[in-house]
Amino acid sequence: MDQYSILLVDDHTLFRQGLRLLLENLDYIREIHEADGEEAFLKALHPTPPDLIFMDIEMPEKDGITLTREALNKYPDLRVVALSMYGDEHYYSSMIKAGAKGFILKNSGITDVESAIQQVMNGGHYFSRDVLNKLIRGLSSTKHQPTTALTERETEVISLICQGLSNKDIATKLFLSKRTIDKHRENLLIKTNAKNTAGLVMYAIKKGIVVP
Amino acid sequence: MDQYSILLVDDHTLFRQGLRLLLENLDYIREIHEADGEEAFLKALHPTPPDLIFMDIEMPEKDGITLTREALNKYPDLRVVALSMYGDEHYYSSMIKAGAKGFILKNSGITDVESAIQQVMNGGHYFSRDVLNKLIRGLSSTKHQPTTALTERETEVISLICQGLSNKDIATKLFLSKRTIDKHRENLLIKTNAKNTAGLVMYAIKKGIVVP
DNA sequence: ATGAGGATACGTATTTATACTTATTGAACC
DNA sequence: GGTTCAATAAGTATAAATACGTATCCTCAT
Repeated sequence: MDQYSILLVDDHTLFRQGLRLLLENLDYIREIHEADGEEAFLKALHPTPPDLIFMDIEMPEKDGITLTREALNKYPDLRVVALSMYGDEHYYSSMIKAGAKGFILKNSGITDVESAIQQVMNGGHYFSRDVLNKLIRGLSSTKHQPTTALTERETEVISLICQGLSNKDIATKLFLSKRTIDKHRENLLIKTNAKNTAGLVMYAIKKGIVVP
Repeated sequence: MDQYSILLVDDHTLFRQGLRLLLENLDYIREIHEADGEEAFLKALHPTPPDLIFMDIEMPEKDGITLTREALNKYPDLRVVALSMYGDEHYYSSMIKAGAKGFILKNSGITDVESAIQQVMNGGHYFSRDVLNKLIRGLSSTKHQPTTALTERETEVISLICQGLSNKDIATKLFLSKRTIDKHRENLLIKTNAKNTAGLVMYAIKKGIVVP
């Protein structure tokens, strides 16, 4: 069996050291490096990138999501597995979008860690059942209390805005006056608490009114 | 045990009838209604909404995602379980964001359907393992081939645009001239092939440069 | 050392968006 | 029958974004 080099990225020294001890007992781990933040992390990528990275999500200077995204931009073949604690649910989908190939909870057992290593090193993914369920909750909860206070027309207009149409375009498309669309847009800004077009688009995507 | 009323929304008559037969054998189902499209669906909601709705994702006139979203706007307490075929992976997250409480594959067995009914009727969620895994693939695949041809500065600027900052704001924040940001924005429009701010925001989200 | 490309910056002109205000119509609800 | 509210429309004014052109400085790679 191949032997892998692992990089642990976490600002908590104790946690890193504990995980290192656990990993050292596995015969398919060749070497283990550690990083406590962005600087050490970038350094650790340099001569030869590790085969697998365990990345904490919450870190003081720069969060694990941003680090992952930026690292994958430079080294698209990196394999990153996220380490999460209860309470990080909000970040699950962002972390996956950032390119994480796996996701384990910090209070998992070593068997979960082993499964993640095997799966991901074989080109697969590993997401613990807990994480998957929470991810779903996260996706579906993000929007369903304030069930879009938008009217049908407003929904239609914001959707067309997201498609890049100007007010004039929208007016033409809907056979309305441009001033009417101006008004709808104004009301949308107020209702969504957005500052400008960018805010409207972000809102529409968050609420699932449009799909990216 | 309570008895539930079910509504099947699917444009395929044969599938509806088959599922109806399967459901009729369950003693906790009181009545089963069918709808083959938007009109029938809206009618079926009216006097008394059903306890549970099975909703096809792909339908000719209006897709199941939009129907679900619109229906939940009017009746926030509806319970919708999505019916999906292989190939619908792309829509999974949209469907969940639209408010579906569960998700089963059309080639699941009746036991999956029963599990979904029990879970969802007890206020929970039901997502088959297959669906969960595909959802993850969907989330993580959306972005990682064309690793943003944007420069670092451009990435920074587009990110701030998404946060609702105007060019003047961005200039102040980055200690640059507003005209420089104007130029960056112009270059961004060209590179991303966007027409305006809305297009830039959509691009940034698609590419994972920012998270909704 | 020469060239390519990123980052910076300015000028000018036009188009869009944003802000604040007012008004009419029709449908839904008591 | 009166009220509420979505949808429609307009006036006026300012701010922001978009379009097109030009130019300098710096770094990196050939």
